[in-house]
Amino acid sequence: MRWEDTANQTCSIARSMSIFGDRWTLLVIRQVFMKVRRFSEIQATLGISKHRLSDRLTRLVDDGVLEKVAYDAGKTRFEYRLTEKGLDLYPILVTIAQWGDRWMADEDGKPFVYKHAGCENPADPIVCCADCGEPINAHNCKAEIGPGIMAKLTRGEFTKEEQEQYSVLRKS
Amino acid sequence: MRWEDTANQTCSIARSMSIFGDRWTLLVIRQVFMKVRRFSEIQATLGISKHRLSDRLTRLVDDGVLEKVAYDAGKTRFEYRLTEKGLDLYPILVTIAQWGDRWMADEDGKPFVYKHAGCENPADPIVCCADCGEPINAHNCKAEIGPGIMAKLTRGEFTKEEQEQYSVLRKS
DNA sequence: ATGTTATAGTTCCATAATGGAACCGTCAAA
DNA sequence: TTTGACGGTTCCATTATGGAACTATAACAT
Repeated sequence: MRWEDTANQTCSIARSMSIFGDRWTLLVIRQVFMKVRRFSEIQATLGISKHRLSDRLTRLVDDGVLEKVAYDAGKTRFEYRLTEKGLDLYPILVTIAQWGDRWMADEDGKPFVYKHAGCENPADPIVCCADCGEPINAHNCKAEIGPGIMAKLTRGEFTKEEQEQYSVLRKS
Repeated sequence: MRWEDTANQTCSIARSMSIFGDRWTLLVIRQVFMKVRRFSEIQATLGISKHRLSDRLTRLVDDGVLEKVAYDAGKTRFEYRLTEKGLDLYPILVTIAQWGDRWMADEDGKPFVYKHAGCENPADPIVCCADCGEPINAHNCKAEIGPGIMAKLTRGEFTKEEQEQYSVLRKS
């Protein structure tokens, strides 16, 4: 499968991967969250090549995750700011950081701690059900085929791989 | 910066990216969560090349995310199962799916809905503080330098890029 | 007004990662 | 004993990436 096809998959995870499914994009976004917003700063702090960074920033702007804002009078210098779509990636970053803290850490402890407004203690982020408030994990939660898949199944719009996918799922 | 160096960064997000910072790995893991556990099934449902899949599965086993279990008497056929480390990726997948549902969806609606034990309604996953229960988002939460960074700063163990990184952060 | 530096890139080329087809070895059923 | 399924590996062409060198504009310094 070609890279561009990923964006057209039905699966929301696959679609998301078409945005940040590479080694740099989430790190660039992390930098912008950390207020490292300028090309040269992002480049120096990440060690990404300029070429790659230029390409990634352009894509993120095209995809509506960042916007490019001139910060000088001459309008030749820009910084990148998170759009609403970009800001909404925060829970993903926090959840990944949490997993990394737990499973990839060394003996020095967590590199960052998270503090949020209105709570004394460092935040320990967990994913919960908005409805009942219970924590969600692999043992108590299950994905079920929803309207998005149903509609396309009915209209017969799936690729060979997606047909395989959903026939495998229905067996279980 | 070389790819292998990413795994040795201090940042938990960078370290996590060394595991699943590419276009396929999270999709492979998603399949295993969906009980698509065998080489040929994963390959047929994802459309990844066999070569790539073989490489990704080997890495995930090396990294302790999956384990390879023989399912025939002759021990020549295997399936891949999530370890505890792998199972703990569930909140990440759910959070990414949620973002994709919100920002990458088409008019057919969510491809999957999540149901969890003990709640009638489809789960709408949100990231909350385990301590106070409040939702965590970009507006109410902030990363602060923690013990992991402090220890390495004191010992002077950072690469050029990481020094840049943390000097930029301390300015803000 | 002239040279220097900082920013934000682009161009070019060598190297690394990926996709796709073909091939291989083991086992199980026909 | 042959056939097919499974779980790969090998090989080669294509694509993505890293790194160095170069460019264009504006601000700053002399």
